[in-house]
Amino acid sequence: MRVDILTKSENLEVQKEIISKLRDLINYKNLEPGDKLPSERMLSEKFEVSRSNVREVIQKLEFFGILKSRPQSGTFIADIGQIAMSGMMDDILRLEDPDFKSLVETRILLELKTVRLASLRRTEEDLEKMRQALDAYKEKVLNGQDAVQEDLLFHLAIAQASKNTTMNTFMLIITPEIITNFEKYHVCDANLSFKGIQEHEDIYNAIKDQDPKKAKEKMKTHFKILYQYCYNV
Amino acid sequence: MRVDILTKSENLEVQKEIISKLRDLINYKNLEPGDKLPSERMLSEKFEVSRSNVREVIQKLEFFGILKSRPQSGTFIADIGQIAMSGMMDDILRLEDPDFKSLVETRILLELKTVRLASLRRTEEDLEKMRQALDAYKEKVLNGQDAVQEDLLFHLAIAQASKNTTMNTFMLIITPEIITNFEKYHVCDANLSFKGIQEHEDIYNAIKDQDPKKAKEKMKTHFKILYQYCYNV
DNA sequence: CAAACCAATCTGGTTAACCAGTTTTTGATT
DNA sequence: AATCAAAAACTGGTTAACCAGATTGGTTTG
Repeated sequence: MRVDILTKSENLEVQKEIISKLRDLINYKNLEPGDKLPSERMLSEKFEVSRSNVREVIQKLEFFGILKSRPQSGTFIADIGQIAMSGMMDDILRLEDPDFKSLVETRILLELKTVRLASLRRTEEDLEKMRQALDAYKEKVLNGQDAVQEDLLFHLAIAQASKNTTMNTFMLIITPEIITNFEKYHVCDANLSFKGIQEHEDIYNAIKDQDPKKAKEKMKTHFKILYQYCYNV
Repeated sequence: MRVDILTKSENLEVQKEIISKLRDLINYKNLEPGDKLPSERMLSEKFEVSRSNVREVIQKLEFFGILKSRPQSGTFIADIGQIAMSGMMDDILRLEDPDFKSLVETRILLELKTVRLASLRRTEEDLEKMRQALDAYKEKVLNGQDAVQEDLLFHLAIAQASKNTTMNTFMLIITPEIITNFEKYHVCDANLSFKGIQEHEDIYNAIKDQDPKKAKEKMKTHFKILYQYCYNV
């Protein structure tokens, strides 16, 4: 799975402009799945932008699975059909940067699932990794240090144990933004982390015992406090 | 949010190699958040790879929020801390391409949530868009045509109405792969689509009536058949 | 001695040239 | 007219040169 895409603010507007024009072109020419797009050079000339800009957009749409480019051959429309493509392009154009609330909402949803799956599918190796993350977390907290990072690593270990690569990827995508926001708003202060040790232990034990119901329950209580914190921001 | 990242099979190995070396370098030099990485040129020389390769990796890690590059200045370690960064790099190295089962599992999880949120937050404009997608779907099915794309567009409209940009993005990411797999395995045949019309109508009405419980329930029954199909592949 | 200035240097970003396959056209041959 | 080899044109990918802004260290100046 790819993960690219430029984030430069100015560039983003240019990209949207190109995506929009490209969508119109595809509709106008009635290009169908499998059809070849005009070459990058031609598009850059037609849209009056640099070839780099065109390449960025193509790579972005390739990430979203809309286009496929073949070396020394051309860029082709993926097998998802014209309607789906046009609709998806609209959605991509409409996409905004995620807000904190949206991130937390998604994280909670994902984690309540990964913890359940982890308790069903975890291997001994997974357990070992979670144990290490948990110990690192405990040590930091008991020394009165900030432990947001170790906290998240424990949760990432759970995601990995869930054996669902898609959810694992998504957790990785949202984690850094979660961390920065947490540190920014001081979501986790010392005594909260202290409380977190027991909660983490509970989650770990439930996964170890392969008790999905209990695991989910413990994760829920773990998030209850975080949830309140986040919505008080 | 960015979405890049190259997917070329050969390149991917090179990228992993560089990520691994970069992680070792950061650990060895004890680089902390905010610290500046060596320049791209220096890294490409040190790792004996092209500067393009280094740039690709940096962009990838930037997408995951681990690095931040400032024009005419340098690439810096994001404010997520060394431990989190090292751990995340390990996870990224371990990431595999998503399998179909993982995709479906994630899709169901996301949609059971977005449909609930949509029924709570939908505007009249959202309703209109879903209505259009639904009508396009109906028309295709009643003419005996394949309607996988229109199906997915309806679901994307729901994701958009959920007002959760993160989930919306994630739905967009997995949709194309879902479509190709569906068409590949012929998950949706004609009579299944026929049944789908009523299910879609039910979902639409529940969202219109702002009844989250019913909406989720209807989505669940909608997925029940798909679920069986997917696990029979 | 500190502050202000300035030029050399270094940075990521951008552009243009180049490369190695692919595709299409061409034209000689049968 | 059909065939097929060869070459010209075109493709996305890669590399190297270039750019403008940021940084840095030394020098000058008050």
